Amino acid sequence: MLDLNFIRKNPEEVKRAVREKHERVDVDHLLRLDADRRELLHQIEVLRKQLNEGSKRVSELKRQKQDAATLVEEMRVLSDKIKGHEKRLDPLTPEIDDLLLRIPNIPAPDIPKGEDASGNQVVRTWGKRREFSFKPRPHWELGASLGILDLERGAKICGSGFPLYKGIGARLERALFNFMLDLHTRKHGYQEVFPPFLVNRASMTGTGQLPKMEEDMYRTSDDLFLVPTAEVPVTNLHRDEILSHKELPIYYTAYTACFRREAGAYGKDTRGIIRVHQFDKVELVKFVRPETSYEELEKLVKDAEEVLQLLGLEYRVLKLCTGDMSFASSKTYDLEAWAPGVEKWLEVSSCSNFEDFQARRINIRFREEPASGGKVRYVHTLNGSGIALPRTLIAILENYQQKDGSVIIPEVLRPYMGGVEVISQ
RNA sequence: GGAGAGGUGGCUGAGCGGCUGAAAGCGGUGGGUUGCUAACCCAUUGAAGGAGGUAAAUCUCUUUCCCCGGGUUCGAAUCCCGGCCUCUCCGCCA
Repeated sequence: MLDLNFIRKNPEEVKRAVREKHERVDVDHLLRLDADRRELLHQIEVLRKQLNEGSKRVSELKRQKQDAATLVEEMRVLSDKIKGHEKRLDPLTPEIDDLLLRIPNIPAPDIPKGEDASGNQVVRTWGKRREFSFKPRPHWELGASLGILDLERGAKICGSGFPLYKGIGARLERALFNFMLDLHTRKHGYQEVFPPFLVNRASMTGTGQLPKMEEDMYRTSDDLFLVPTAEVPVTNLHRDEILSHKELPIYYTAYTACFRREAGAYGKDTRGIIRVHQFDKVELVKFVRPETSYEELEKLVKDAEEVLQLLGLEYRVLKLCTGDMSFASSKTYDLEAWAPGVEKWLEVSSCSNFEDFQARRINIRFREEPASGGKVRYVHTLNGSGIALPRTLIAILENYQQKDGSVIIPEVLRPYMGGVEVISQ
């Protein structure tokens, strides 16, 4: 969330962000409630001061064995008065908090204006388009004929959108996330964590999935949520903590399965495994000093890009425009891999700097060096996919397919595949 | 799931309903001492909000916070109720 103080001072900027991100929050209403609340709070504080002083005098009188009955009676009246004020204050705070939670983060200055995905900017591309002497087939055909992807049986045991990988396909899935975790931990300096796949409501609110996206989440009868991304458990690792400046920056990487209902997304990319309800993903999460967060974002993107480079997959990097960015982000890059079978760019990673938007919700701060005053400040949080599997798997199958329907395994994955070089029937 | 114990500052850990935002120790920071290191000595060291003040900061005043939420009381870390979490034992179990 944004700093209420910032909203007071920059209401127009906040309203613009609300518009640009297609949100609906009444900022003026929020400011009115806030003014009311502060006025009431002030009155209560004045009264409470009187009460505290009075109570102290009662205590003194009693110690001197003097009669305090009149004063006690006075204090009782005062106490009731405070309670009356508090009754009026009570409903205000939750309402303000709720509004605050619904105000999106403000896009960074260099973010292109735009209504939707068409306004995104291509920042760079990597790799070259493969030439095929035949018409490349889509992954669902390859997967079925190779016996590595069984969507029918996945649907039987759970429902559509829950893919079943079999045999060498299952191994390929496992090889992919192991390869990615190794790369990020060994080469890029991330610490591996393996978090719970279920999280509570506070965690979901902390990273910004709630209250806005509740319909898209799977929820259990215990009011727990299946993680839509490892970002949620991993970012919440340090909730309500004050970190030492010595600990920063902190880099984590985590594999989790991810669960998304994608309510309202029906009819889009329904074939194959482009859009599914359960998928695997390796996530990168950073906690950094505010001054370094944009630099750290560039590094994070590079770390994700390297996965695609090592896999030999053609991709492009997009800078998202205001209308296509997520609620909590101030700057986002997407990575899209080319899939020749479906003839589409597929989003395999989304890397964002949230500045202190999440840190404020989750209350993650750090203490400055004594030389800088030892002040407590919010950290900046970042995360990005490093990277998401099903679409990467699609890109591999479709890019590395051969005329006879077999698929060559990218070299970097072979050590994870027991040396298998090609998947064939 | 059953029985018991407990949740206090960065950590360990005291705390009679008022003199406790909190003893003591550790840690951190500043300084001193010392061939170096270690040790020792002194001082200092929680957070959030509001009002005032300032060019800005230092600063002053004030409210709140001892897991969370209610309640009793003039007054709650301390008493009562509910919840959450942790630990120990028993049961069950991959």
